Amino acid sequence: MARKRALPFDPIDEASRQWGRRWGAVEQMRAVTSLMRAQQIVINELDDILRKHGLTFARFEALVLLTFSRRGSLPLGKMGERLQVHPTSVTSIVRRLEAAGLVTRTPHPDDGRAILCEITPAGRDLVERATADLVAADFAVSGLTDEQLKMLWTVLEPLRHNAGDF
Amino acid sequence: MARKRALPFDPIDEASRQWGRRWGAVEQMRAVTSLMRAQQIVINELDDILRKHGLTFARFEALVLLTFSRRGSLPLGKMGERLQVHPTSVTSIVRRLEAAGLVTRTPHPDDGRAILCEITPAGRDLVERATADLVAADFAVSGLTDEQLKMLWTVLEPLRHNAGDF
DNA sequence: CGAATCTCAGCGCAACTGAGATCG
DNA sequence: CCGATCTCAGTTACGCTGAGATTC
Repeated sequence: MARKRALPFDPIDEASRQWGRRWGAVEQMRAVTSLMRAQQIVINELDDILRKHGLTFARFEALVLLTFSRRGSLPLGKMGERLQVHPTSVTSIVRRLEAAGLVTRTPHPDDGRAILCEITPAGRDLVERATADLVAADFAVSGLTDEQLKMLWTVLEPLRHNAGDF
Repeated sequence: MARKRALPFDPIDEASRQWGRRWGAVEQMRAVTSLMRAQQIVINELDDILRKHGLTFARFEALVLLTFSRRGSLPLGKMGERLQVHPTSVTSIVRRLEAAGLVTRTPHPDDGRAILCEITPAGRDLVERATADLVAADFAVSGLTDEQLKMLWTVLEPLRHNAGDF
């Protein structure tokens, strides 16, 4: 385990001061750097929780997506679209889920090219247990108020929209 | 390059609706998922820009850190603290920077255990050029106003603080 | 035929573990 | 001797490219 040494100051705030002396876009730099660091903190905590269930966040998201689908199954391509991951990454994620008995892979009945990924009862059980843990941990953002959480989503929404997510 | 297919709806907003029917912590889930996705979008754009200079964002950050240091040099351990990366990752990052002629490695004069990493003139040149590109691209967050950028930083600051960063 | 779907091999990068050398 | 600093070997993981098989 990597030791975490707390610094006596905010490294990003300090960097932004130095940055401003030489270059522009200070607010952008500070926001982006703190976005990077915050994501790192959150995903590490989430993965710590999910590791106990043999999952990563990416695999957990895939399972949840299947849980939300009408029939509990989706073609791999659709999963890639929704999760915004590369086709070969979908193959990899689904292969690992299948190896753990959480999903099955069957040929698509109406399209010989496609593969249907279906969540198993064991998969549904695991999602429930893992989700309970995540919810109990407030998704690693227990330090934020509901208002702050809404602000975060509100600010990031146009960013995702501009990137062409939807 | 992975094709980006735009969805006719916001996948995260849609997921949060379904999520609310079964589980709790809806605001947390929505904020965290959008944080993940936003980070992915931003780092991909930054790495696209930096790749033209033979850099990744991690290596760019290391160079900037050296630029901000008094003597243009720091022990590897200090770099790891500031950048919040694992000691072996520092070794890896610095080795790549050294191979590109952007930094040099010399024994620490006062501590035989430590290695000083010093930025070269070529390194300083490259930082200037890469930074100009990043600033010109508004750090991949040109869609956000200064007010939104400040909000983003303000909201994430306590999250980083609680995680023990500083 | 072109386009779509999925898989595989392989590359680059990053994070980490465990071990070890060196030095304070 | 203990602890700090760094390196190396090896593992795991992810995201991508390029190529190919299959099907629409």
